[in-house]
Amino acid sequence: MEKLKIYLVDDHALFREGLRFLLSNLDIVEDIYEAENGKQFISGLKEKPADVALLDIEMPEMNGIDAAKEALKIYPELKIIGLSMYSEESYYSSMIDAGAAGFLLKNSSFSEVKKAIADVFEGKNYFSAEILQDILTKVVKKKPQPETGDITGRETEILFYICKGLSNAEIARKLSISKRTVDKHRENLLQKTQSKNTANLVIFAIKNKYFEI
Amino acid sequence: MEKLKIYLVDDHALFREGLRFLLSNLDIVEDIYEAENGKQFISGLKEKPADVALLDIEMPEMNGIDAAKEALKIYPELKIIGLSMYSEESYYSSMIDAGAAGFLLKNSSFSEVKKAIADVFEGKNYFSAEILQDILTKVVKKKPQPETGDITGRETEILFYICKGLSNAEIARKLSISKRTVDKHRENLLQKTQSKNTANLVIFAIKNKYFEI
DNA sequence: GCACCTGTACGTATTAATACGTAGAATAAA
DNA sequence: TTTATTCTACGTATTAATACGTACAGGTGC
Repeated sequence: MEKLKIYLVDDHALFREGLRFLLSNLDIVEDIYEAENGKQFISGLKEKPADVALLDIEMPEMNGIDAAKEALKIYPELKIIGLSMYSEESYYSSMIDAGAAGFLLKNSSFSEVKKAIADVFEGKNYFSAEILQDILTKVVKKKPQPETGDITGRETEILFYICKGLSNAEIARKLSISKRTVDKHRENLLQKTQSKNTANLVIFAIKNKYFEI
Repeated sequence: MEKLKIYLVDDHALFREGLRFLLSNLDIVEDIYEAENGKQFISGLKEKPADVALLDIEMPEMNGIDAAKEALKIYPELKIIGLSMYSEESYYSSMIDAGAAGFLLKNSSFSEVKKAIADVFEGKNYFSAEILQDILTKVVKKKPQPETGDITGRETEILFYICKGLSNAEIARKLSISKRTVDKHRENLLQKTQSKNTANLVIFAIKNKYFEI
């Protein structure tokens, strides 16, 4: 297995020290660098390119989220693991948005940290169980599957093209039917979905899975 | 701990037998019922109300997804765990939509089955690791965070109301500005987002998080 | 001070969408 | 077979959106 260069970014020296000690005993680790905030980390990367970075969220100067974005802009190959005390949705989701490959809580066991580092280095994602549970609950809960109001097959088709941004005339051409017919279908759709206009209709379509973003 | 009544629904008798044997040795299990397809399961529930049901997806007569929907309509308290050979997205996502509390692959270990049953009975969700990984990848991948094209504060505001379905005139009234001004903002938005019409604009807004569904 | 951006505002013209209608043919359901 | 639904098509009128302009006040940064 290839050896790893790891960057530890946290404003608590003691935390870095502890983690450095634990990691340094592993034979897959080649080198460990440290920074105490995002700014230091970004500038340090030039001299010390790393494979994996453990990034705390709460830090002075530049927080972990901005640091992750910044770092990935310059080093897209870098694998970032977010760290935080709590499984706050706003934290880890921002970190995911920023491009992090994993997320750990600070109360994780060291074996979990090892696994996370190994996983993200292989290109996989690693998220601690609490966060997985959290994400999952949201994914599962987010499916109310509202009533369709009996939208017919043809209407579904029309609705799809409306969402794609085609005008009625374009849809008519595409389906080889009259524009007036499309007008009518659209009118019926507005009525059935209780929409006032195209914007409402698009939102309805997405909510009810007639259209995938 | 309360004792459990479990329903096994699978068209392979051998599979049911095996699982029945393993489960019957547990002291948390009170009773085990069987059905070989969705129809049998639904009608059987009247006589044999269960706490947890293990439902295969691929079955003759009535598949697991329809059976889950049907069963939960009549017995909302029932906890359903989907079963399938493969971690097919269309399978487990339909099962989640149908209201299943968990999902297992058929190559799961028995300890995983036990954990899944215990978890869903407690009201939690349980999904096997492959499926979690799958879901996660989708959640993570789905965040390209495309370029905004420098949308100003006012434009953001206008965009929001457009997504809500307000007409330009309504937006103008709401913001106490001229309709013409709103027209202009909308025009600029179309240009900046390279949208052709309202539908495109709404899709853009959602993709780029200017509007939450 | 000057350049630049943003938000504001207005004019004009064309195209698209919305809102009322009606109605026949094909198809599915009863 | 009768009934209901869906898809199709057309007419007319009004409102909304799109596309081209121009222009100026207020704030920011150089």
